[in-house]
Amino acid sequence: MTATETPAAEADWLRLDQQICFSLHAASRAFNGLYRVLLKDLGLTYPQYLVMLVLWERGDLPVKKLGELLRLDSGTLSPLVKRLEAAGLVRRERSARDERSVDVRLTGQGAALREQALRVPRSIAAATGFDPAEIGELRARLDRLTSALDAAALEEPPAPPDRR
Amino acid sequence: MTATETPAAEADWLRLDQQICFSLHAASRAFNGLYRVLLKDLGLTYPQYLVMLVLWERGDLPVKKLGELLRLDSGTLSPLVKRLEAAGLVRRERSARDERSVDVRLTGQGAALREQALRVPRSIAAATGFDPAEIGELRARLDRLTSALDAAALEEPPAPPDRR
DNA sequence: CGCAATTTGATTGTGCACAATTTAATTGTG
DNA sequence: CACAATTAAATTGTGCACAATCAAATTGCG
Repeated sequence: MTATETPAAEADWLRLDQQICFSLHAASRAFNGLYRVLLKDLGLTYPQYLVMLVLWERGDLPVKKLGELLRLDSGTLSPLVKRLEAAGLVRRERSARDERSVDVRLTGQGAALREQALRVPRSIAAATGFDPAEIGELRARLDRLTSALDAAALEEPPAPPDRR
Repeated sequence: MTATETPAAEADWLRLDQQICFSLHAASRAFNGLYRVLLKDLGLTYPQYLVMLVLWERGDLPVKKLGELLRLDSGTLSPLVKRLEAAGLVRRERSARDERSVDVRLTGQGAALREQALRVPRSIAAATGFDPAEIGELRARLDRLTSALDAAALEEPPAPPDRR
């Protein structure tokens, strides 16, 4: 008892090459590396590119809304948006209606950058070597995975049931 | 020519919800969030956990080898391993044969932590809601994606086709 | 041997992720 | 109206990713 039991089967659980997380982490970094290359000409990092995508698609938005759409908090967005502002791509303006809110507005230069960005998704799609159907399927599976993981993260720490 | 052609179709290329990168980025962060919860008791971050996995599986290794297996460079590994050392889980020792090399060796405490870590992969697997076959399939697809992206990142930058 | 090239880590600097805290504006309630 | 609660950003602090640079040890070659 409390023996070192079933060494083979147990070890399998911890094998690096069997863990989905590692494949996913690696794929995420590989994407990041390719985006780094493709976005270099645009002067954007990958998260900055995501912010620009949202602004191009939906127009000017408050920081709060950007955070909801991209699932980023103010600790990440505040400095990121300031860098975009320093690059001349956006302006930050306090909302007139609600002084707590900061609207992020595309500048002419920021809006113009969209033209150059159009080639990026095509390059990415080509680089994956996946056809559109396969990409769609993978995306659906990943989204399902994300939902399941988010739900689990909320249920897992319920731990401290005794307070007061 | 050089027209702004087909506005609708073009916009689709930049739609956030169609980009595989966003799903993957989100899934990666969702994994990270769940690991953060599960590893809290072990006092490990997710990348630190990956390093421990490798050490548990393959025994003591030089930093160089750790970096190859996990695809992390010294800028990431040096401080990370120092934190593991500060936590008492590993020791860093200059190799006697090659003074340039630093061997990372598990301490008794580090080796003992493996017992507690065994439950982590099981919790993760359960949280995904995927059965083993589906996980394997997804993993294979992600690994293929990573290879394709890495290859593309190497080929992409020579780009400037019109120069001179 | 002697010195250039290579290899291994460490360091520095920038940027992102996220938790925790803080500040200011707004809203709700008595 | 006054004040507590809530909300939106910003700030602070820790840790990871990665590029670039540096230092020390090793290797290889003439």
